[in-house]
Amino acid sequence: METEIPKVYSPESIEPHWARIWVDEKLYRPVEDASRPRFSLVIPPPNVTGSLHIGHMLEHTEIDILMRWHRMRGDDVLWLPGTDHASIATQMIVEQELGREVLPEMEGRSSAAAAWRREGQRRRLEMGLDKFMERCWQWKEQSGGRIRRQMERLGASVDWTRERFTMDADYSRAVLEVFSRLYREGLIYRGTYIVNWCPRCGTAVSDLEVAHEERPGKLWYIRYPFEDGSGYVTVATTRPETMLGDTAVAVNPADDRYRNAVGRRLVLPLLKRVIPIVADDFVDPGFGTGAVKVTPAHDPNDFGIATRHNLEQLKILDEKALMTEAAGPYKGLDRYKARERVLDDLRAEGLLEKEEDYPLSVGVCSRCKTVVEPLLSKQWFMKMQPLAEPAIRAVEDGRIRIVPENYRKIYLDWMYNIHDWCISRQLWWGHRIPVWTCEQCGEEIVSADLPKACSKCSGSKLRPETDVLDTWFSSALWPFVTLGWPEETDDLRRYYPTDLMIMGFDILFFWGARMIMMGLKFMNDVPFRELYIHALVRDAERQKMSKTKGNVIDPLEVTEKYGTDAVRFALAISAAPGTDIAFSYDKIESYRAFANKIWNAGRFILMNLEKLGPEARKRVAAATGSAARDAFVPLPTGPTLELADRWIFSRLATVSREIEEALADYRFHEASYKIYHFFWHEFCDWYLEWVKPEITRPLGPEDSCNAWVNLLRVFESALHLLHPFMPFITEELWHRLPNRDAEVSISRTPFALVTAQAANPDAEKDFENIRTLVVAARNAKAEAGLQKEKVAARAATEDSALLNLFDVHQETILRLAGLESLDLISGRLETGTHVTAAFEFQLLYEKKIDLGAERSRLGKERAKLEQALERVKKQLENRNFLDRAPQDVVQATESRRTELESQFQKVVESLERLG
RNA sequence: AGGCCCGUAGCUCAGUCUGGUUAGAGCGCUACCUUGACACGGUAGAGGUCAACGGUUCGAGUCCGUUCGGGCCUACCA
Repeated sequence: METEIPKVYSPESIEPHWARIWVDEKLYRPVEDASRPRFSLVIPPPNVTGSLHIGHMLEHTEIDILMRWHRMRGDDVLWLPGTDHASIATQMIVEQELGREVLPEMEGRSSAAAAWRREGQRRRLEMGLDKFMERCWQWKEQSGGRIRRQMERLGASVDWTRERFTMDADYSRAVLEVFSRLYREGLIYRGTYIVNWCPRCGTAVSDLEVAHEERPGKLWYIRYPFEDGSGYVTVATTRPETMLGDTAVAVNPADDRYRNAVGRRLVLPLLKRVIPIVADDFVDPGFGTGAVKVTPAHDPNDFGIATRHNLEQLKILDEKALMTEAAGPYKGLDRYKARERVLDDLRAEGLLEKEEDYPLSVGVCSRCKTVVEPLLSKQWFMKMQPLAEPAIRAVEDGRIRIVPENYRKIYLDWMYNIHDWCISRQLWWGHRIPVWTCEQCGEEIVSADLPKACSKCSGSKLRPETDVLDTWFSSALWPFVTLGWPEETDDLRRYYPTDLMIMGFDILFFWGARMIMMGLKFMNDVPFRELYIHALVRDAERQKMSKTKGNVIDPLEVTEKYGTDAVRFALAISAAPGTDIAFSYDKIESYRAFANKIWNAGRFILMNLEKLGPEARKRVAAATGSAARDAFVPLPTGPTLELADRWIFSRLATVSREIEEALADYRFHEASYKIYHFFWHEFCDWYLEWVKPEITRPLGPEDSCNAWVNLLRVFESALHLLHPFMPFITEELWHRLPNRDAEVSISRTPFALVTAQAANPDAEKDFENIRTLVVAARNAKAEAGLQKEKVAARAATEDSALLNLFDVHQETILRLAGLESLDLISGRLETGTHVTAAFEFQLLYEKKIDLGAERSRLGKERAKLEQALERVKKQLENRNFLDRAPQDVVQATESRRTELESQFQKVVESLERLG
């Protein structure tokens, strides 16, 4: 053991060391022991788009706390790591990189990202599929490596031997297998429908990938003349340019205003196309004029109307959001330019009746913020209702528990109203849809493997599908494919269903819901038994963190500055379920201080242990034993110390239980607060101070070393409780304790070393009485301005047991309170400076007592007590309370009254004596 | 258009599910202390009509309703 332990804890010299060892020793592989309870979790795979952010760190901290806790309880724990190929997000980044290479001069400009991406898209097309994929793989290697290094540095106790990636060869094979099975069952189909199309990304996206933004807009009223020239119908629209694609006008069949209009024909302004008026229930007579222009190719509702009425679908916008041939003279115009021109022309023809301000919510691409275009397009879809039903039941009947509970309702609401899922993407990076079309007979061949010939006509010219799958299609399979599906592996048998999933709310539908559906579909069982939704980490101003705002926190940067343990602890103690976290450096600093406190407590103990000399040290080490063999109960140490030992072991028993209860319910903030408070304000502030004389004294050959044994066992127990929260510092200190040579890691030892048997209410009560006396004395000294001096004092009580307690521990009391002497008096004092329910306390000193100050303090206390007493009395006089409140509450209130009354009485008397 | 969350000390938040001591913590603030673990420390203290109003109850920060203020989500509202 080093003799020099630095005074200030420096995590940077310790954390990387242990991080390395934990990985090299493959410490966190599951034990694969069937006799043990199992606890498995697959990581929410981070996207290989860059590096981990502080939100990941929170997620990994929460998971790691639970994993380390379960492991220390002796469970067979699997935490499976891995990453997601993140099809669209990664492709965007790689394109951006390609652009950056040739346009370095844009660096730093606000428009850089968009310009790089445009250029990158051009370069992608130029280099072709194979070269581009190569670039993506390069990027994936870089980013994946970075993520792995970050996780190692954060101490995530994952099993790296089971690391997976959603585009690993066997994973991809499984994805295609799932596709073909769903296709064969008719749950995947191809069709031409309205989809959300992002003109900038050049692909369809799902409903979930569209963000809604409230923007000021206008409602334009346009006149559509009747074909026979007998007037017109006015329609209201927010998108006048789409009128070029109108193939009807619809009204509600019950709308009297248009009763006679239905079936008649209108002339579409500008293009002069003749279109019918149809009646459809969808139309709300109360909105606008009650007449709706119908643009089947560019609006999902209109598409529905068109299907019902067999209307023509006219595509007037193309995939770049430019007007098509069908738009006649407007061909080639951008959609917004076209809007202006259409409005101008309508005005010129006198057909624009009026315009009104109208706020509207526009859908934008969640990736690039471009306004998405509802577009008629041939895409692949997944039928969701049949898959959703079992997934709804699994949550309703409790096979999956969602925490916090309000997310359960949100999940169910979404699932009840689920729509089919557009799963094809016009991208390159991702899983190719396993479909081939025979160029000879047009047959569609779906197969997980590359087909050699057409299954119908044996033709060999097969054209492969070029679309890839939505990235969430493969993520949905994560819990079972990572464990080996479709093979029936041991891992799959043993670790599926997983026990827990932890994720942010933002991906509950994207990922959570779809995993549940796919798990039930392909494994016939839920993918996880519990789903915990964690909080969002915001910046100090509660803003969402984003690159564009420049308020993102890099986990590596803060951990390097403050230490991983401090950041982990700050996150954990802020993580109240259902509440977002405001990230602040102040907070992290205060938990760095906590790490330093732990370090110095350890330093103090180890330093004094060192001072004992080799012989005594050996004796202490042998007697301390190890948690694996010995029950951790307080050993006898003689009357003055025994109380402290019995008290701290009792507290340890309670705190262990409370931490476990909190963790079982994902109350990370509560669990971390309990151990924080215990370590600092009980173990350090009171226990260590109490036993200090004993352990700073040389230990003779004949002396009992029980005090040392108790101290080491308490300290060790505390390190165990702390370990899931602060793995590095606890590992380091634990290894410096005696008898640790043969053991690899604290993470492989039991969590709670002190069991419930150590609970000792009597010791806790005695300790509280002494603490109260010490605090009263310190308080009195501070008030008298005598902090520096040793002062004589006296205490009085009628309780002889208490008097005896104070007497036995007199030495400790004098030392902790800074008193010179303490006279113990049976009975009452003529004036009691400090009055508690149990005793009176008074300083004896030369200086004149400041009667005014004393009177005012006692007066304040009297008022406080009076108020409390008043309330209690009123309650006890209330018949209803006595009749209706539970007996134990009534009893507690009664004894409280007695206590308050006696205290009040004493304060009053003291005041009277003061005159 | 529906739904959810938040409003508690100067600041950041626990506590509300499961109603019952004199409502807690961290930071900040005040006073004192460099006492051989720790000044990233110690000791003592100041600071809150728990957003407002109404209701239920013997009893409300906690349950119910309404209002105000802030945030978020879902949605095929022309």
